[in-house]
Amino acid sequence: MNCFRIGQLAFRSGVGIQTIRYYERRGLLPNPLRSESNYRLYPGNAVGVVRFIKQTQMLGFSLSEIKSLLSLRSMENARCSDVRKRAQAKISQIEEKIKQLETMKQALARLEELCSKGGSVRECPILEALEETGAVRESREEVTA
Amino acid sequence: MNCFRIGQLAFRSGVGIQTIRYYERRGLLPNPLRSESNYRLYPGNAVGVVRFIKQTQMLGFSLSEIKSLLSLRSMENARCSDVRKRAQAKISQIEEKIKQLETMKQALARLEELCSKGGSVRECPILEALEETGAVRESREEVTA
DNA sequence: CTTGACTCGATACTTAGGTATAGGGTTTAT
DNA sequence: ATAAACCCTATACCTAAGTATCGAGTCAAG
Repeated sequence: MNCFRIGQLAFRSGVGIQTIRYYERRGLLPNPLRSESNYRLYPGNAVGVVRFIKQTQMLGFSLSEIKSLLSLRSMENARCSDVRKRAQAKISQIEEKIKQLETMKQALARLEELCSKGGSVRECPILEALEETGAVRESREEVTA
Repeated sequence: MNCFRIGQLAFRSGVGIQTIRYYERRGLLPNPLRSESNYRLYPGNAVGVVRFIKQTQMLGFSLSEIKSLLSLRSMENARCSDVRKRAQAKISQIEEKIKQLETMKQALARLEELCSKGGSVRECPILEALEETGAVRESREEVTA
């Protein structure tokens, strides 16, 4: 059978058993089939889903964001235009993150370069670089004399 | 004076006052100067630091990771080769995140495309795409018959 | 037919990252 | 000179995301 019980699923996806049950309660994993003795039975692809959750979490998304991401999977229930809108929103969110990461990366690269040249660095190149490119953005600026 | 008190710093950087003090306790912000009456006094650039912390957090870094990132700023105390190594490590970490985000983005774009074509999608293009490109990575695979 | 590994639901505990409150001093506008 | 608005430390509380424990049922191997 290509069906896992919860222990196998947890092991294969690198999380704890409790975590799987927790994701189920949170609605990130669908209620699985049950065996006669009420054991959860997962199909093979469940492993991918759990790993996806973990990966996506590392990228700064919360479980509820991930839930909404996962809900884009089956479009059958929703109006298609709605799915598109949500997908687009997620895409720009992701693009924003990428841009910020690129900026940080460049700043670090510059730091490294400066460092290997043995130059004494006056001020922080990381923050400077981020400020230049606007990654460290104004949030509630207020004009002060 | 180009010196803020804690309320101004909090306001300008878009966080609560408690959060500033919390960052200080956690060692993310240096102990600031104090006024006669023991009020914290921050230089203008403190705003950038706090915003940096917030931004970086949104990208999936923990406060301790951010602390170590920030500690790269002043290289005077550390051996330069050490700073370089750590910068490089952070850079590859960031590159990894970027790659995963790119993958997610492409998957979402594909989903959107499929959707606008009105095609009925059998299975989840997000997970599929991620599996193809290895973003959903093996963690503790174990061979099962 | 029992022992060890697995599972169940329910409940409680933990850690990270804040957020709120209490009880007190300070500064400033009126 | 006094009320409003700010700051101090210390402590308690909160949410998200798990993690651990309890008492009980299940199942495969010896």
